[in-house]
Amino acid sequence: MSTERPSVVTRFAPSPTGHLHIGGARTALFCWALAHGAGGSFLLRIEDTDQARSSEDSTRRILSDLAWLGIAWDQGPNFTDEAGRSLGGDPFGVAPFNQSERLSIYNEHMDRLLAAGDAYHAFETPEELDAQRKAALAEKKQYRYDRAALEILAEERAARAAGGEEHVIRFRVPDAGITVQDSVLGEVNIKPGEVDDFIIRKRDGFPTYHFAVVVDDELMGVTHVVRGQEHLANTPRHVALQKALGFRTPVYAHTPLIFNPDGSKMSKRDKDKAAREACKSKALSASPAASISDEELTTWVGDKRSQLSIEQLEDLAEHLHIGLPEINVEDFRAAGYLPEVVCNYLALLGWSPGDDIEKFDNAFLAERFSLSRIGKSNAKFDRNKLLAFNTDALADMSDEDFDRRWRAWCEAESPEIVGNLSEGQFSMLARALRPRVKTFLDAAENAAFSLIDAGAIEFDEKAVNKVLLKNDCAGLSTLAELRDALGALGSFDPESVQSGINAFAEEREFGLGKVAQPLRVAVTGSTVSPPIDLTLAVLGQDEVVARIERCLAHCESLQS
RNA sequence: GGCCCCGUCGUCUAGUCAGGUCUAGGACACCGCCCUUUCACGGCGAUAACGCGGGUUCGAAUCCCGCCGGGGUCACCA
Repeated sequence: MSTERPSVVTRFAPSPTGHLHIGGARTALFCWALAHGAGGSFLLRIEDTDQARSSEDSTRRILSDLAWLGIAWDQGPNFTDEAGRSLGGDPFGVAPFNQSERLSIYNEHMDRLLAAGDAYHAFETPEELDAQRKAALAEKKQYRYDRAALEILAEERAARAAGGEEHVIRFRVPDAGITVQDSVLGEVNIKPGEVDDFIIRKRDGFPTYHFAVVVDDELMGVTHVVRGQEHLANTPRHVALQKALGFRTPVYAHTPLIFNPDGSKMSKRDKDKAAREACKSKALSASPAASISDEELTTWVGDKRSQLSIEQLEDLAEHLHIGLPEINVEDFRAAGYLPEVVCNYLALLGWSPGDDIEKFDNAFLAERFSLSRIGKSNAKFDRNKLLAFNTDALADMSDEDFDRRWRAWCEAESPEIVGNLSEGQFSMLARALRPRVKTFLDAAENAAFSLIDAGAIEFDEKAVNKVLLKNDCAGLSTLAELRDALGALGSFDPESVQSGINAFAEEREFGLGKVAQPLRVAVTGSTVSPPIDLTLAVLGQDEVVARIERCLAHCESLQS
């Protein structure tokens, strides 16, 4: 075990109370890039001091999402990613990385503060404090803890606490003003009296976030703290605590925030809203999803304040055939975005390398990243641009890579595709779809035509009319001839199909559209599909003939 | 409301620290044209911004002040 700590240590410290938010991912990415660009170390710490809300499942998901993004942590919980690479570990002997396992460490420093008179026991109940807060609000006064506990003699406070009386510990905030040096925002000055004596240890004996963060950052050798601007107001507290504890103050960098295009927060509520609107527009009377009762659905649709769980929303979305807005990293993963593209796009929100460079990978980011180039103003998340980047990345991929990665995605998200197609069919589909698809999910949706039985095709009546029935059923008779021509083909690979179609068109002096469109409608039900040669070749000769037969029969039944 | 932060095309941004080379550059979106067997891809082109008002200066997107606008935060959550 090396004792020499790196000169740059950054950390990402999520609380395992839910999913990895896309904004959190960007913070992690910046931390990672800063450390790696400087030859330092990136540390992952799990802030699970909220006993009620933390879960191991959440931790696991967060680790998995970070690994998927390619944001590898050098110190932290052990994890093996899908490629078999092992992440985490404790090369500098600073474990454990779960705050819930560090209670004795916190208490040791807590005691120092207590002994020095920089912290004190307080006995107000949450209800009492709440009442005080409300009273202050009613008088339009700013609420600050009134230090009532300090009226009690120090010995008595200690004795009551030692005697088992329920209490919290508060930090006695110095009366002086506090200056925060921020690498992004510059100097931020907080006047004396703005920060009140905040709680550093809760009734349950766990430290609050403020205390745990300060102790851990010191003990884990963290040199740079990069976090969202929502934490800016906390920083004076942390700086004051560091001073009282005799700790260094790390370099701070508060990044701008990420919002929806309309300026609202990107949150689970967006999913709620999208699903609720879909339900309303479909005027649902009964719940289509097993996880939601009819009553639950009715209440939820009618009351904007009520929320369903993410799992319920996803269940509902699946039945309604709608997409929910992506908020968490796993949403983007499920939606078929490439992790390197998500990172690239994220890096552009609030940071820029300059020189009109926009497309880059994480290695470039690490090399070029600097705190001074982080912007100050908040950004709006533009899915169009992300989508455009993803489309470009897919288009730049080799056929082999696309095939391999889309297959891996399908195995996780859309197993019926890999299950119902042969390897050869899948590869042909991949080749056909790659240039016209924006995400893996998009590809999966475009692959639908190849998965259903001939009997299950739903014909788009508009397409049938336009392509087959118009002009005295010209398209229909072409189709009948095509059935014979294609049925007679000796081999059915894309090249043979294409030359067969070309010959057919030439013979009749048709444009290719007059041939391809009737075929599209016949084999997919709609006018849209990949190039016709690949579309047909994926299906195979027998299936194509069967689908044409069925289409002819369908049209006949329409006419009689 | 108190405190704090921010303000360049619709959006992400370059340019601001060291004022002139900025008649403000790039990207995404939008619009138009071309390509085309559908849908896409692709190619070309166009529209589009320094929040407002005062200063300082020969000269301001860049410096100063005020205003307006947006955001964050005010938990025994993190």
